[in-house]
Amino acid sequence: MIKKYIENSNFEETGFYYTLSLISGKHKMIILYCLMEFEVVRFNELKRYLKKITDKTLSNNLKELEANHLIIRKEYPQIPPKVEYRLSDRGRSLMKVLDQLCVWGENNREE
Amino acid sequence: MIKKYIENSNFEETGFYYTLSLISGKHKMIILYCLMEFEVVRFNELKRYLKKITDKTLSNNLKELEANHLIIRKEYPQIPPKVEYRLSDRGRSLMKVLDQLCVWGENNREE
DNA sequence: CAGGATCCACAAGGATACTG
DNA sequence: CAGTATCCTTGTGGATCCTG
Repeated sequence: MIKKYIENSNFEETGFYYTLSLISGKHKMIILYCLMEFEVVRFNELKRYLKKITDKTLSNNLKELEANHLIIRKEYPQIPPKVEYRLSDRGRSLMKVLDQLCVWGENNREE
Repeated sequence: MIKKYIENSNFEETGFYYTLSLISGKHKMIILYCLMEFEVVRFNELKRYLKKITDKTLSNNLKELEANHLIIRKEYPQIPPKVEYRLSDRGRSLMKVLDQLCVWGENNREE
C-alpha cells in the first residue's frame, strides 16, 4: 500500500509523512511530552521546561500544534494574561503511538 | 519515566529523541520505505524513486543510515560499479514501529 | 504574563561539474 | 554506475526589543 505512493512519487501523501509533519521542528515533541506529563501547563512554565527556546519559537510551535488540533489553548481574559495549554484527545492518541518510538529507542540505542 | 528527562532538560537523551534522530532529514524515510518494499535496491534506482534528490544528498543519507546500522551496503568491485542497499534486521524492526505512525496518520488525517 | 515584530545565523539540501 | 567536490539557496529557529 505504500508501494503505489513511492511509484507515483507521492510520498508526501502517505499517512506516515502526514504524521511526521505534525511533529516537525525541534521542540514540538518536547512540548507534547510536557503536556502529557503535567496535563495543564502555562506559557512561561513550558518555557522553563524547554530551557533554551525563545518566545517566538514557542509561540509558533504552540500555534501549529493548536491548528493541528493536537493541543487545546484556553485563554483567561484577565490582567495579567493567563493561558493554559493541554493535550486534546487527538493529541493523546498520537502520543500513544509516539511512545512506541520511545520504547524502540530505549531498546535499540547503540553503544 | 519521561518526566525526569524533562525536568533535567535532557530530552535529547530520551529513546524517542534518539529514534527520531535516526530518521531525521527529508529523505531517509522514503529510502527506508523503498528498501522495505523492493528489498534490494541500487543507487540510481533509489534516485529514480526519490525523483528530485541530488547525488550528494542521497549519498549522504545512505552513509548516515549505514552508520546507524539501519541499512546494509554491498559493493561489487567491478567496472562499471555496482552497489546494492538493503534493510538490516535493525532497520526492519524500526520499520515495524514507524508503520504504526503511518497507520495513525491514515486514520487521523484531517479534512 | 503571554506573546508580536524584526533582524539574523547557520546547517540541510540543491545545482552543477567532474571521476575511478 | 556510483559517487565526490564546490558553490549557492533557503527555511528554521535564535537574539533582541516591544506591548496590551
